[in-house]
Amino acid sequence: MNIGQASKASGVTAKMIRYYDEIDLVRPASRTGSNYREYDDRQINELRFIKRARSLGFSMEEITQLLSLWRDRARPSRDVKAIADRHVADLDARIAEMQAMADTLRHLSHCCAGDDRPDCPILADLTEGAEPSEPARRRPSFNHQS
Amino acid sequence: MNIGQASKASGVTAKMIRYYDEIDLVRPASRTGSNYREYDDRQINELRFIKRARSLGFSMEEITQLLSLWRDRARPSRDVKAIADRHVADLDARIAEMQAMADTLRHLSHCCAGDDRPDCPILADLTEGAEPSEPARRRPSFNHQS
DNA sequence: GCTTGACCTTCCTATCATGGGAAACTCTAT
DNA sequence: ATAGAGTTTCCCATGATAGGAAGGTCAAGC
Repeated sequence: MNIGQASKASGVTAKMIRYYDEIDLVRPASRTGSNYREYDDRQINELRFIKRARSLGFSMEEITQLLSLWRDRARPSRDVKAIADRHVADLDARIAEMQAMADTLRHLSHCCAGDDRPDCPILADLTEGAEPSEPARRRPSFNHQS
Repeated sequence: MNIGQASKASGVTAKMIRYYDEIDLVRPASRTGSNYREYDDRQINELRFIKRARSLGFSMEEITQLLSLWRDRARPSRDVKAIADRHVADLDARIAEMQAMADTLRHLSHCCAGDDRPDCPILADLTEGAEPSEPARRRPSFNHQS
């Protein structure tokens, strides 16, 4: 199998397969006489493994460790679980952070009329005590920004 | 105010202030005779605005638009709200994605004994039909991976 | 004045995973 | 033999941030 066929079989783009090769995530592909990479079923399985792991949000670093454990038939499942649990904790932390952002914005947006008028609690929140560049406030509004 | 004082006053690192300058997110800082950037209160406010917006997860692109609206006293709040709502939708989508990952992994981890034994539903899921590189299965396990 | 240390300037590098593209080579089918 | 598709390596870009080097500037103390 050349790289195009490996790509189709694994769902990983040829570009990414070369990258994984370059960073030694997968064992270096053997080469034909004309320097084409060749792949066998084992490597296709590794690529599929990587793809699935990526889709679960694991970093390359974590996948390196997971692949190493995967290849080791004597691994303690404890080690795999530890990596997974750490990743879940990481995901949860990031989710909580984004959730807080979304909640804040939802609230602000809810308070915003969303019409032609300029008053906007969203901008007011972003300002938080600071006034925009042009502090003049007594003249009627004109658009002075292209 | 020079860049160090602006950094302290705004909470944005000097490195980032220069970057925002470079990509024209903020108006170019005026310079002293010796080419030092100088900042006034207006610009400090802009930097604070940017910092707050970043902390709510807005991209530089979105912040460019928000800053433009902020500077425009005649903006329709509708426009601000549209940006915020789009961002909330984006956050929600990413949250859902990460939540799905976390849920899947939590389930797999829950099913994993996490002991000395090699059997592991997490790796089994990642494998999903594919077998690891060494398919031999009849010999006792030895650690053949450094 | 001169030195020292803290600050500033620009420029280059790196991150992480991915994609785009160019130039040159190889294969396959006509 | 030639065309078209596939492959190779190499370089560049992303987004937001940080680190560092080399050199200019300022303020304080002598």
